[in-house]
Amino acid sequence: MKIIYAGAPAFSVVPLSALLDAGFEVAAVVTQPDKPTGRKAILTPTPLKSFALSRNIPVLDFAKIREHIAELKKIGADAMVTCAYGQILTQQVLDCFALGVHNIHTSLLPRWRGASPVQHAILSGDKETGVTVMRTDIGLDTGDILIREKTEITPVDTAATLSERLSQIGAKLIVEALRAVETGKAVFCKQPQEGVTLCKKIRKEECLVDFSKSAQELSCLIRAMSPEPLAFSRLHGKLVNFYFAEATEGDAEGASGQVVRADKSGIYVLTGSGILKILELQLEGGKKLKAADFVNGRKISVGDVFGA
RNA sequence: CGCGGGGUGGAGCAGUUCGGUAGCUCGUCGGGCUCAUAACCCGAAGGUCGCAGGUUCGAAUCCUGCCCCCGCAA
Repeated sequence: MKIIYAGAPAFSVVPLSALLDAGFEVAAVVTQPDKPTGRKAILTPTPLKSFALSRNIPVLDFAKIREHIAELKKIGADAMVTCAYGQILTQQVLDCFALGVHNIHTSLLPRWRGASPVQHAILSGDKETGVTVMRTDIGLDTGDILIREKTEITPVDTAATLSERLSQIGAKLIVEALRAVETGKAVFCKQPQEGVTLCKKIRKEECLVDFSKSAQELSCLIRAMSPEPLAFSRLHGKLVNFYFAEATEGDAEGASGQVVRADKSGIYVLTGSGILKILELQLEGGKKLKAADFVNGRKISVGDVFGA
C-alpha cells in the first residue's frame, strides 16, 4: 500500500516513523513550508520535513495543498494519512486517494474537534482523552471513526507529556488502521451526535493567569499551556511564565495572587479557592527554573503579589 | 539591521556605576547533635569571572571584536 503522509510538528513524526517500520510505502511527505522562526528569523523546516529528508522521503511543502491536485495525483498513492498537518483539505484533495484520507486526531471525538484538542482536554479538567483515527471528510474533524484509544489525564500531565503519550498511541493506531483498510476489514462508525465540543487555536489572552480563579483551574491552565504557549502573569512588573503547578488544599490570609510561602518545596500562591503550588517558572529574560532555584536566587519572597 | 535581559565553583544569584585578595544562598563531601530527619551546628573541597585582544603597576569591573543562552514580537 502506497501512502502520502501529511503533518508538521514533532508530534507528527512518531506515527510516520511507525508506518515506515511497519513496512508501508510512504511515497511522499507533505508538510508546511519552512517558516522564519526565532529571534533571527532563520528559515526553519518543520520537524516532519527534517525527519522525512533524513529518511530520503520526497517532501512537498505546499503553501496551499488544494492548489496542487495534479501533483498529488501523479504520485499515485492509495491513501493519505494526516496528523496535525494544519491545512484544510478540499473535496478535490480527498478524491485523490482511492482508499481515502485518514486523520490521527488527538482527542476522543466528537469531543474537541478543532485545532487544540490536547490543550483543551487538560484545560477543561477532563479525566481522560485519547486518539481517534478517522476517515477525513469535508467537515472539521467530523469524519467516520475507525479506531479510538483512551488515556488517562493525570494531575502531573502537561500538554508536553500528554502529547508525547498520544503520539505513541497515534503511531500504534494508525498502523492498525491502515492494515485494516488495506485488507478491507476496516469498520467505520459515524460520530455520535452528543458530546460535540469545538476548540479553536489558543490565543495568548487566554493564557493570562487570573489568581481569583481556583487553584484547580489554574493548575489545569498552566499545565495545558506548557510548554507552549505558556500561561503567564507579572511579578515586580516583569513577565513570568509558568510551566508547572499543582493545586493544593488550604487557605491563608491575603489577596489572590499573594505569595504565602516560598521555599525548596515550591512557591505557594493564594487563589480564589485553594493554594497554587508553583513548581516551574521563568522570569522575563531568564531561563526556566525550578521553584527551589527561583526562590534561592531571591527573586521572590513571601508577601510578593503576582499580577502587579 | 524588530525590542530587550543575560553568561561569575555543580545550581540560582550579588559584585561591574566609581578597577585594588572572588562573595551569598543552595547542593556536594566530612564531622557533630538527635530516637530520627529533607531540621539544626561545625568544617572542607570546588571558579580559565563566556572567548580573544587592548588600556593599566593592577581588570569580573574600562575599551574593541566574537561566541552562546533567554523573554517579547513575528
